[in-house]
Parts: sequence; structure tokens; C-alpha cells
Amino acid sequence: MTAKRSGARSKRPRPTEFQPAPEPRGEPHLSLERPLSLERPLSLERIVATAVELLDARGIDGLTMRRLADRLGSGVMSLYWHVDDKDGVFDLALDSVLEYRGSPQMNGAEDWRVEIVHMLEDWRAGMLRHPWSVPLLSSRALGPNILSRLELLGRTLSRAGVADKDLNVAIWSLWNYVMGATITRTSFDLADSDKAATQQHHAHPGERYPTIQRSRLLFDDDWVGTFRKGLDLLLAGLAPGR
Amino acid sequence: MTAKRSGARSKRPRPTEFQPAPEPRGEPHLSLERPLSLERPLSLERIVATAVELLDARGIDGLTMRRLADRLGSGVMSLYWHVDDKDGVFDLALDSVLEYRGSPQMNGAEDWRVEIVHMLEDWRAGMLRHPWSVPLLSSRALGPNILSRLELLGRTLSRAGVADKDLNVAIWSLWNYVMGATITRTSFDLADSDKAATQQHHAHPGERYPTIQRSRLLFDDDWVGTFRKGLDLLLAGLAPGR
DNA sequence: AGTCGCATGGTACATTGTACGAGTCAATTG
DNA sequence: CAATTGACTCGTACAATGTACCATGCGACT
Repeated sequence: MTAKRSGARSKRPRPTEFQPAPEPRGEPHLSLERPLSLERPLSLERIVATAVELLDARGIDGLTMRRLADRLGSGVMSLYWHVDDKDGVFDLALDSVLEYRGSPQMNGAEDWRVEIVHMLEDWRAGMLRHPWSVPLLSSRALGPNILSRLELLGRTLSRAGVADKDLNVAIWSLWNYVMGATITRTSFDLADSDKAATQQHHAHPGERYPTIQRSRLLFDDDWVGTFRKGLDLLLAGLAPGR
Repeated sequence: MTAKRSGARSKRPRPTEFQPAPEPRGEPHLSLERPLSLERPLSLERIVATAVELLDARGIDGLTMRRLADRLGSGVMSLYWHVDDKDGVFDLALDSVLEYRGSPQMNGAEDWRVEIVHMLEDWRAGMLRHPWSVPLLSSRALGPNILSRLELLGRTLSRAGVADKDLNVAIWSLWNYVMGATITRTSFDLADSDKAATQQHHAHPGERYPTIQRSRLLFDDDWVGTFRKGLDLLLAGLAPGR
């Protein structure tokens, strides 16, 4: 009767979370050589990693279940044992890219500024390394790794002396700033690569947009500098201590 | 020989822009009653307006060319005379939603703060009214209406006394803040509507995320207040004058 | 041996975007 | 008047996609 898949499907091994090994019924085939299986066995990790590769290489529309299966050397439908549906692949890929490994030294006394800036810049860099993550991030719910970063942010700010009543504003302000900066940045990358559509505006910005033109807003490519300046400014406003 | 469509297609009437009426070869059929055409004639305006309706009603995946044509009472392929492709519809719909009609009074002497806050809040409100605009915004190039807002922002800041060398940082900081705040907000709306996927995290935030839990970060629904506080803070830091 | 649960994947189908080309009708030109 | 043109409409067809359904294989346990 080939037991209902809906049951099996809802029981995913571990969606990027780890669990304290509740004896999952004996380890499955970790024998010597792979017996006569054509390739390595499929796994959630392999699927997610390959999905990220594909997304990096071909963008958000470049990820199709067929292509993904091809790269994995498996049949298309095999993926569906490990994953609910395509949206699930997106969620997993997104979260996997947003993982934070922590700041290197963090012998923190007064280093909270450094730690916060490090985490936020690492986050921004991660998103820019995988530009497809930005639109995904704004259309899906927040995954565990995002929450972890929020938690770290809150904890650090709190340790730095931000009062509880100001904490939420502080967290969200920093958070929003980074999100926005990253989006803006990727928008510009897009605009550059597809000049055809926007040349009408970028070509004659002086006519309709004199101020933008004068400040060279659209051509200022010191993104990192601008990002840091705004961030410092925010931090200065948020945190009392010098 | 039914002239090549590629020629006709590139000649769109006016893509939300206006042009000084270069005599487009005599006005086409603005006769009395519609002769025996089944419905009103198709037009770019109607297409865009209906697309926005559809997007509002069914979300980003709810917009299909067939459904759009159905709502317009036309054949699917008729759309393609007015629009390049589906992405074109997205671009047009997005830009149409982001138009700014200006602040009401603006008898500005010291009112520059009011004007900026008004424009930014209007922008935020517009995006929240059409949540599909957020992911679109972060995956497409900036349209004319966005540039107009940037221009207005820059001009107002400049008039308020922000030095040219600080202008870019000021513009981008405000911009990024609003973008980020809006994204965050829509993420939460998503998370609320699809508790199933995230309940594991939202249900037990205290275990893994004690600080978030303590500050009730995820349950603080005074979005407007938090938004305003952060914005005021930014403005205070950016503009010297009190 | 048989049974069960994990895991793979082939086939099939509905839905999508859109290329192609034929059709309609009004204005223009002969 | 007839012929032409060019703006506009739309039916058909096709390729690409997500995924439901089902058959199969394999290792472990009884």
C-alpha cells in the first residue's frame, strides 16, 4: 500500500537545525563503499548546497527542480522526499546563506561596537555575495539564523548599556538600516547590468533630477564608506556611552 | 505581410512617461460610441490598473497573463501589443504604485522635517498597502517615481542646510531606513499568516532567543511608533539645525 | 522467509509565458 | 469607389515548469 507520503514528507530529518540525536532508529547505511548506488546518496545538505550553487550561478529563475536534480545526478522526484516543495528549497537555501559564525576575537569589554559592526557587515556581505537572497528575504518569513542574529544584536546592545525600553528601537533601527542598504545596493547592481531599461533615466538625470545629479548620488560608488558612515551615525545616536 | 511585431512592440505609446505630443500620426479612433467592440478598448493604463488590482487581491503569484486578460475581458495575446512581457507588467505596476503626489500644505520655512517625514511615511504606507511591491522593489531597477522621491529627498535636505559632502550619506541613510523598516514589517505579516512554518520558532522564542523574548521584540506591534522614533533619531543625527 | 520504512525516480498532467500568424477595422491614399 | 496601410486583437501551439501518483529497490528487524 506504499504508505502515504504525506506522513513521510512531514517528517524531515532536520531542517538545518540540529537535534541531540534522539536515537533515530539506527544509523542508515554508512557502510564501507557505496554498494551499487550510482552517486553519493542524496541528502538535505547536498540539496541545499547545490541549490545555493545554482542560485549563485543562474539567479533566482535559474533554480528549477529539474536542473537541481540534474546537478545532483538524481531524479527530479527524489528531491521531494527531502523537501516539501520548491518554496522549501528557497527557505533552506536562504537560511543556509545567512548563518553567522561569530566574530573572531571578541574579547569584549568596550568591543561591543566592533562586534555589532562586524556582525552587520558580515550579514551585508553575505547577502551581497548571494544577491538572490535579498528579494527572497523580503518575501519569506524569518528563519532561525535571522533570529539568531537579532538575538545577538539585542544581547550585545543590552550589554552595552542600552535600556530595555529603548532596546527595540535600537535593534530595529540597525536592522532596518542594513536591510535597506543591502537592497539599495543590489538594485544598483541590477540597474547597471540592464542599462537598456534605465538608460533613459540614468542618461539624463540632470534634467529631471538636478539634485541627484549634483550630488552624484547614483555614481557614488563608495558604498562601503557610505554604509559605515550611516551606521556609525546610527550607533552614536542609539548608544549613550562614548 | 503583417508587419513585424518586433517593430511595433518596441514602439510603446508612453511607458508612464509623458511626451510633448510629437503628432503621433492622427489620433486613433476616438469616435462616438464604441462601434461593436465588446468592451472598452485596451490601454496601457487599464492594463496596469488591473494588474495592480490583481496583485493586491492574489499576491505576486496571482498575477498571470491569462488572469489579467480575463479581468480585462480581452484575449491573452492582446496584452503583448501594449507590453513587452510579464516583467514589463511588473515594472509598470510597481512604478505606478510608488507615485508621490506631494505633501499637502508645504508652506515650508522650518517645515522641512515635516515634509521629509510626510514623504517617507507616505512611501512606507504605499508599499504596505501593496505588499507585493517590496520583493519586486528589491529585484528590479529603480523606476522614475523612485528617482523622483530621491530627488525630493535630496532637495529638501539640501535646503535644510545639509552640506553637499554629507548629502549622500543623509539621503541613503533615510532611504535605507525606510526600505528596511518596510521589509521587516512585511516579513512579519507573512510570518503571522503562515504560522505553521515558523511556529517552532515563535512558539518557543524564550529558549533559544532570551533577549528577543525579554524585549518582546517580535510581539511589539507598535510599528508606527518604533518607525517614527528611529526616524527622528536619524534625522537628529543627520541634520545640524534644531 | 516476509514485512516495513526509507529512499529513488519514471510518467503524466495542469499551468504557465509567449512566438507566430491570421484576423478586424479605421484612416489614408490612389 | 477600391486598395493599402498600420494600429490593434486574439486563437493556436509549444516548450518549460512544479508536482501528484505510483512502482520499485534496499537494508533491517521479526
